[in-house]
Amino acid sequence: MQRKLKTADASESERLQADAEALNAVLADLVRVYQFRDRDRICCFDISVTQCYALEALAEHGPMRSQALAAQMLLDKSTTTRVIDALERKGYVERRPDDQDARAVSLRITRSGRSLYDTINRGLVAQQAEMLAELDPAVRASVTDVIRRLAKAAEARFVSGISVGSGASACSTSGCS
Amino acid sequence: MQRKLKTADASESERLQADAEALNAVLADLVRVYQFRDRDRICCFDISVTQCYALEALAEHGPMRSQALAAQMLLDKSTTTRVIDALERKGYVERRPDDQDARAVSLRITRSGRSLYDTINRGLVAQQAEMLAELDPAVRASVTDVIRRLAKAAEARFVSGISVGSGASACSTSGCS
DNA sequence: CCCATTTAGTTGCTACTTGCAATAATCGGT
DNA sequence: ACCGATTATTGCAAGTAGCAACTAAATGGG
Repeated sequence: MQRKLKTADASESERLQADAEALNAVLADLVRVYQFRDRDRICCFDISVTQCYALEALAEHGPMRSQALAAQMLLDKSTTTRVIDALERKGYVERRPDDQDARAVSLRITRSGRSLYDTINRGLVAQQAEMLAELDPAVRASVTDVIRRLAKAAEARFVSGISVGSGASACSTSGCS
Repeated sequence: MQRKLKTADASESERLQADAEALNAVLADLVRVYQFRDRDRICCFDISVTQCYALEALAEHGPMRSQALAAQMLLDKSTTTRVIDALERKGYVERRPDDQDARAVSLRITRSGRSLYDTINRGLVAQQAEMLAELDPAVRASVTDVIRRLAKAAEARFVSGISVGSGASACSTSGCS
């Protein structure tokens, strides 16, 4: 780690490598902890994390078809069907026949669903606000931006791999060294 | 969102709220995508994501007992046992009797396990380096730091809730509104 | 020194989540 | 009107996780 630097270039390259290692470790932690945090917060209500993601997608992007929701959530269409089944049973989402296409269903969040989503989201946002409050405003602004870029980059890299072929087990199709 | 600001204070508070919402949305995305990215990259090898986390913990923190590993991974001890079972079967981890306590096992990563972990990690780090390369060096430094703080804050909040009581379904014990 | 209690890890069982394959209904072009 | 493609659902199987019950070992009080 603490090697003597020969040239400015080598130093730069080494620093990048070190930064990447640090970022990777920290991100792994963050992702793991957030999975648990989400599960912990969401399980207090009567839906699972995946169901909450679906609710979020429908709340933020408006009504969509099952297929679009599956793509949004990076899930198989069959899994999506079942997620919707659960949400419909609980009255948070409704299926209605699509106007254009009789095969398709139009999924939309119900009033009750939106209310639940808002409640859950308020709690999560409040937590973030608490943490952000301690940060320098200038840093705050860039954080969101950078994280967005990380997410976008990772998504682009990931989605390009699966494209049409549903799930994620299609390892060969993804850019997996 | 775009409300007129009355005072500097109100503006500040509103901005915090907006930042928190943005951060929350972006983080949710990031976490979701990274889950898939990890699964996608790791599944190319013969271990699952959870198994890889266990390998990471043993690689980074050295030998530990099953109990400590469970705490580290926020998993139930029974789940941890099975994760180790799988890794031991594949030759990436070995159980040996603990010197101090005959009930306990000392888990340590094998040479082959470390080699696998290094391979997987190299790929992930390379991906991060690619993304970091595009960023301003000053921003780069703060990103890791901020993400670390977010992870720590979330972890502190989360862990305080479960403390001794194993899993995460103990909703009442966690600070869950 | 012995027994009750606690602790470390394992196993049985169950529930949930997810993906793949097969299926039914429908669309669209020829 | 027919045939291939597309939309969603269902059957099935595998993986993952937690709780509870259990075994073995340590610890503490009498």
